[in-house]
Amino acid sequence: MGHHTCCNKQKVKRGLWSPEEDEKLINYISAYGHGCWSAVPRLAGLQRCGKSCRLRWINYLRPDLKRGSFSPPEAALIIELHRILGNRWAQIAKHLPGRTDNEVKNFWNSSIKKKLLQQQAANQNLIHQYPLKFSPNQNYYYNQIQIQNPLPINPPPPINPFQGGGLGPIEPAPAVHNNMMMMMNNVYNPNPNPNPIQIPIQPPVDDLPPTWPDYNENYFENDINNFMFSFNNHEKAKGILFGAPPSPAPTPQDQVFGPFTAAGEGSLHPNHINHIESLMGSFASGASSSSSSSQPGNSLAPLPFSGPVFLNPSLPPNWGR
DNA sequence: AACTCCTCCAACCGCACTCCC
DNA sequence: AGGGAGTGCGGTTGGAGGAGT
Repeated sequence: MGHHTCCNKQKVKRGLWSPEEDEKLINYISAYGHGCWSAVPRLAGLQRCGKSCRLRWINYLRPDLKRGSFSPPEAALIIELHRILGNRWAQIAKHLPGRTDNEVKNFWNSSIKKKLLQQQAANQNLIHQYPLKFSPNQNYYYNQIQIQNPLPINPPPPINPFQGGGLGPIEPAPAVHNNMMMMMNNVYNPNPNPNPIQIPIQPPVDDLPPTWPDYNENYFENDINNFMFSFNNHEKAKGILFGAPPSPAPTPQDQVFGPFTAAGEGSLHPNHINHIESLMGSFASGASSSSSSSQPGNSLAPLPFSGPVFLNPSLPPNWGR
């Protein structure tokens, strides 16, 4: 097990960093920048290799790091980005300001992965308990969605739809589904398609998904990878949807969509919000600022079981309005 | 109190890539 | 072209500390 070349040239300290070492590194980089990392330890008076200094700075000492537990919205974003990007932690972390790839990776491995496995097992039970009532034709919605712009290999600059009380770079659009598609275009394609994807507003009568009062009776058995999520629902629901894989062609099992609401465009169905909260609550941790006390009022019957519920993908365009 | 087990996360390791000579 | 240095990234490890017995 050889060490990195830069570490062989001198006796280097290993293991945890002491506060004194941290201070030296901070002082040096604050004054001079890091420049060539291999030179940093010598110039900063540290018995470390440059690689270790770089890691310590990037993962721990950088002033713009956001410390503390991941919030539920961050967890949701990580889940969705991981669905799209896989274990490309650095790419995922770019969408989470103040978070590092290491942090995201650790969070995934220590928290999310475990919960997903538990939920997959739970969902397997749901399939038997609550079989879907939808006709095959209700896949109609999926079939109408075409992803015209392939996802770029490297996603464009970081976005954070959860910050700032707005939708960041995402342009508002007049129609719910157009919003979703524009979002997908804008988030994943550096050159948004000037002709947005056409999505029919009125499907054939026979294909109409259930109206939302029926929602309690229809449970979506799919796993979390197909989870349509939204957040900031206490203040004002802002639906979030991210893209589906462009290839192979989306199927009902890998295409995800649902209602998109933004400020002024209506609100989410209370059960929808409850379900999202239920799932995200499982990621809530001490530092989370999310409040679970301000449930939106609703008079619908409670769900017949506890725990996360996944949204039915065949919900109508105006679902929740 | 003492011990074991488990979880979390900071840090390390090796590989791949880019840049420069 | 090719080799070395520097950097970035993902997988893995090891230890601190909490939970359980």
